[in-house]
Amino acid sequence: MKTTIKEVALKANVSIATVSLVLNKNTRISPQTRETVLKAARKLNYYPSRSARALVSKQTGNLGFVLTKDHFLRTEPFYTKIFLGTEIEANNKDYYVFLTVMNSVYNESDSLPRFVLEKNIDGIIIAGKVADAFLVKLKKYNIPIVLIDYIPKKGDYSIVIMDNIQGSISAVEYFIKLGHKNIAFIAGDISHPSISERLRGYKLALKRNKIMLNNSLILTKYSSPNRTNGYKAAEHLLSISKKISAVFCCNDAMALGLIDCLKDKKPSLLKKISIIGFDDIEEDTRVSPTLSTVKVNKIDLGVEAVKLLVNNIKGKNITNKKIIIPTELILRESTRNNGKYNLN
Amino acid sequence: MKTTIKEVALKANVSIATVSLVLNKNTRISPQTRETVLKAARKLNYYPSRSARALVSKQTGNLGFVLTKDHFLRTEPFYTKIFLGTEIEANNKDYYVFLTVMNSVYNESDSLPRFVLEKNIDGIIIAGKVADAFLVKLKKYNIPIVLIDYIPKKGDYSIVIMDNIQGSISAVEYFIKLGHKNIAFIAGDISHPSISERLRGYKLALKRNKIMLNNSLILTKYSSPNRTNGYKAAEHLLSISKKISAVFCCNDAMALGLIDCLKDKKPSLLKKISIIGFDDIEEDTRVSPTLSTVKVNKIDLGVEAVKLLVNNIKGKNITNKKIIIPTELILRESTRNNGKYNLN
DNA sequence: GTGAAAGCGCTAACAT
DNA sequence: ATGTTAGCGCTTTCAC
Repeated sequence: MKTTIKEVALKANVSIATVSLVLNKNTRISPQTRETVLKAARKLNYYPSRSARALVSKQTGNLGFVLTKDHFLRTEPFYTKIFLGTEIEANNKDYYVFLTVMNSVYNESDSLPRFVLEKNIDGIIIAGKVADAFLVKLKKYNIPIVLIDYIPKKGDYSIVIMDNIQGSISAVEYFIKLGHKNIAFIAGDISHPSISERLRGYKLALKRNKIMLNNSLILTKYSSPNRTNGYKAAEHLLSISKKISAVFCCNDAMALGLIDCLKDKKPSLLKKISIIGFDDIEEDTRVSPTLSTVKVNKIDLGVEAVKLLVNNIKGKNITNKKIIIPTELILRESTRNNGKYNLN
Repeated sequence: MKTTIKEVALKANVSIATVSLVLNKNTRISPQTRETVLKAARKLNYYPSRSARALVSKQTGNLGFVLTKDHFLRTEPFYTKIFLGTEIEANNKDYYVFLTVMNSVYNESDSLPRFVLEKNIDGIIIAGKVADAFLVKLKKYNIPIVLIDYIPKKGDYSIVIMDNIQGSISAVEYFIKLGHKNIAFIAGDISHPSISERLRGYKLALKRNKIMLNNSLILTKYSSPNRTNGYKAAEHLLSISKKISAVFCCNDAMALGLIDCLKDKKPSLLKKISIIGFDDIEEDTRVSPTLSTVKVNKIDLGVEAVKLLVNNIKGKNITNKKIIIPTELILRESTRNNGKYNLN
């Protein structure tokens, strides 16, 4: 049988109220009794009952974490790392996290996660792009929400995102520093806020450095920013016969596709042009040349989301807040070249 | 405010006891009152409070799912799919699942997952190989445990595993049916039960078909069964100048490494020898030749684990049970060849 | 077949 | 500074 507050009170020779007060860090208890109680609790291996606490406090102590199936099962463990971050911080803050996976497409008539219906959570974290209909439906439940890595077009939310713009600027400005002037940008799904911000960063960096924007060097017609589409984008770049000496890719997957294509079609070019991706995935260091990239600390995204969410739950920050996680430019072999050569 | 049982009772003109009885599917309530109560509950959007129920019933309604960090963050979403299965079945059985990730190395002095210490779960699922010290420590808590994809050397546990032996036999016998006689086996980490069972299946299939075992065709010295070690194993196979016309790999990762190596060293051989892997990972259909493999239904592993665990919790199956999930041989391009050619 | 009431372990208001 | 006590929402025993 589990130890209860009663037994602790008995052992410490105080009332159960005193034990409760001590455990909830109430200051009006004398340091002496505090110690006695704590010692008794430790000795009895006492952990307060979550259910009893929840029942009286109207707080479950649980957080919900929502992910689409696509995102959860992605080969690259991007979202799983974010989840790991939430787990770590939830532990610190004494919360539990329920992870739930929903279908990637959401219809108006689809139900909400069970923990929402049953009100078995105090707040909810949603990572990655989800259907707007889902968010609208969810909002009615008046549960604190924090979004990670996605900014919906409509509605006001607490959000944790990475610094896509600054990350892109640092990549493109590094190219410029190396001497590159003809820098291409390849992307997929430009409707995704993160991707469009990376394009914005690319443009800003060029502008800031007084380099004329050349729209024919910007390829964003691909639906999904994956390796196959990176390959296709590279084929296109090779075909347009422009001077291109560097390519900034909206993510590492596309950059890897680009490298695949050059290996197949013009291996000599790999020593001549420079490439930077975005994300810092494992494959970056296995491919040859190893891929320079803009690194995102995924754990931090999760950690900050929990901090923000718990603040919202506790009512500290009623207004919605946007937290931006900084990125870091990681230089590897794919940026050894200085702009003297180009794709033609 | 959340609807309570009181309000439902009021609306249905019955006592709260009756509502409770109806909700717990007690049969001594008349069908009429049953209907009235259910209708009232539906109308009021009533969901029983988990905390109140847990408090009185001494059951949290939660399950714990433990994974090492290595397993959780693996590029191939093997364990995440298993988790998905547990989520699905937990939903059916009205349980919630806490996913927790622990360090891959476990020291005696390391603590147990918080949900164990706080007794905030009714049962626990552990997927993949974990430290024995961890299991020993956990057993003391007398929580029902189900292991997935791992059989500890010591101790008695409820276990859900895939049919490694039958899967391996079907692969090797398919080779034999094609006309292959010189079939190599490559593996890593033979100390892992799953891997050693696959070796056993390989040996059994040969024996059954009266093919002499040739130990020089069995390569198991590699630590981890990954792509790089598959490449190394292939290099070794190429060097030993034996007649080898088919290779059974302990998993798809090593098989992919084998294909990588052949592509680099002797591309012509890819059309001549046959290869079968194990797992059915996504990359199998992207590589050329597409890889034949023994498919494992990961979702099922999770589903069956929850079924078994819930039975254990409810006290239906006191004895520990071993559930074996069948595998399926998936034939693709890598098994088009008939044993006429070999690595030399 | 249904209801009254005790009590699960805890928090918090109030009393001392 | 510490104790008494009501009550959170539910299940379950016992009465009717």
